[in-house]
Amino acid sequence: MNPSLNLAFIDFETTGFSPRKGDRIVEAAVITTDCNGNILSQFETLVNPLREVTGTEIHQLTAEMLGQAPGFSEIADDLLFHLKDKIIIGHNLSFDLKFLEAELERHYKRQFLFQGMCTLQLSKYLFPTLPVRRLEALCEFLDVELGNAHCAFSDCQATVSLFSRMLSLANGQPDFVWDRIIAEPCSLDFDPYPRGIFINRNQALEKSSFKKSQLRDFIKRLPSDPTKEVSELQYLNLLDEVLADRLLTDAELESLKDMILVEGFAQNQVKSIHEDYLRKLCRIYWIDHDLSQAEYMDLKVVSEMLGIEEQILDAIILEEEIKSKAEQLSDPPERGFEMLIDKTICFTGALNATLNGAPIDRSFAQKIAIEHGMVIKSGVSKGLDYLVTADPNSLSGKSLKARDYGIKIIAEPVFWSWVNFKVD
DNA sequence: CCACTATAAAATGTACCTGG
DNA sequence: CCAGGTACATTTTATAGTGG
Repeated sequence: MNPSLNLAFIDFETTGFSPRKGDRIVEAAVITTDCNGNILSQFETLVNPLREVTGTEIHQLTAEMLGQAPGFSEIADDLLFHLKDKIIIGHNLSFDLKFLEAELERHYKRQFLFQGMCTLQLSKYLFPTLPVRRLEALCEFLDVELGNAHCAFSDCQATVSLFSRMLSLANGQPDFVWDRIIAEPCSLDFDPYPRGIFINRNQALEKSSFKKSQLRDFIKRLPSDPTKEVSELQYLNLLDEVLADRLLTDAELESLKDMILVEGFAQNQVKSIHEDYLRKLCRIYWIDHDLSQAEYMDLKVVSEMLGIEEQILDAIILEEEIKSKAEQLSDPPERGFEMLIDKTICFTGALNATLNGAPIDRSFAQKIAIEHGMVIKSGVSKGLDYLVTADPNSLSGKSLKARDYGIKIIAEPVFWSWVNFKVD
């Protein structure tokens, strides 16, 4: 190999297999080295796909994490900056190039065509009889360490070592034909201008947990002595409204803080109102003397959003269980749903709920909504009353549009409780 | 779930042999 | 020549493995 050439190892995590079908990159990593394997630069970031996140079971990335990441447009130049004039290398490279080309075409509105060297291909020439040659297996075979499989940067690092191992093996094999795998370096007719806007997995997780702790930290700083008797009702209503989508935006957080300050709540007053709110929700869930998995998960979500400790949540659940058992003889109060009649509603994403172990499909949920007098809409338009999301952080087109229009977004468990329907 | 590669298996094609 | 059998060659189809 030409010793003056540098190498760029790439790996992407994506929402699926097919960029033509609309799948997009969710994580990118590039490591550049000289021809001796000395590392020149490392690059790693999450990428907001600006669409529904799928493949989470593979790459472990959620809409919550990706929602804070830059879009591909913001990292395109950085990516190209690292690739320019280098020989691109990847495992099953055609997959990554397909996505790279599709994303670049979408951003720069012109065609891109890359080539490079594929470590999967290389392994076929070096070890023709190897039955399994996916990245994991190859790493095992060549004794290369693979940190977090399906984390772009880890996979990329592994590919670097893998390539260097295979390179020395190929060099010790005098009849090896390089012509079959050698590739031209990546040529570009412009100079990419790196912007340096990245966020990796840990940063995304830290940012999420910081956001979640904001309300709790605010409460901690409140005065401990109440200045006056306060009316809780207004605040409870605001809580109900703000928590309906099970997502606390910065604006919503500010509106809660505002009311707390304006009303002059003390620390323990806010705490007790929050616990009251949780208790009321808990009571609703215990009406049928049973707390389903979905209901319990929802209580956990709400208590986390309100900054309520886990022990307190558990205590509230226990108290309400005892109360609900004590009222066993009286009929559960029939909750009215007049407020739902003639309201338009739309669903987005695959529902999480199951019924007797079987996943509930959207048409079933729609049927339930219709039985309660609601009107189903297939898409989001200006007049829509409610959008139900399985994932509050959803980046789906419908969710983005609804947020844009200021339409009320309702989390799935809230919908089930509205229609008084029990899921697992 | 897509697109591509490599190999395996099944189907079809060709050539030749056979007896009458 | 023909019907049927055998052996091997070529083509088509199926299956599996790779990337998220």
